[in-house]
Amino acid sequence: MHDELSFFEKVYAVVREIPSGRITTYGAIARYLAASKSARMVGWAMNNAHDCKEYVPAHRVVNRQGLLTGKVHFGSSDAMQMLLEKEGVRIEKDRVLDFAKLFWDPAIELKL
DNA sequence: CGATTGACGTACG
DNA sequence: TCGTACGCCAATC
Repeated sequence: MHDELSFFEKVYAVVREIPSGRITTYGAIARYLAASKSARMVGWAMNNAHDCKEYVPAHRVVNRQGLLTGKVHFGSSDAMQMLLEKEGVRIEKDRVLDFAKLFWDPAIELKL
């Protein structure tokens, strides 16, 4: 057993803290967890997120360019975009508009 | 058990 | 601006 939350579980915890209509990046989460070198692991965590018992709003996590790179993992190609647009996030060509404006950095918003 | 892959990001030319 | 190379590390082949 792990005394502390595993890396994946930490990622899930952060992602769940993302407010509706806001977004963040894999790198930002990785950096917040002091694992900036493992941004890829955040992606893997999201892939594993389906295993997670609780819901993980993975659609609010995009890459550094604001691209919905993970949309293909939502079953439908437009599912991720639809979820975001439903929260008021404008998207064009799989890219989040006002990305910098909607960016939710855990290192700042969630800093302790 | 070694090689490949991947929902990333930075560095370099 | 664009393409290529590399690091990172778990999971998969």
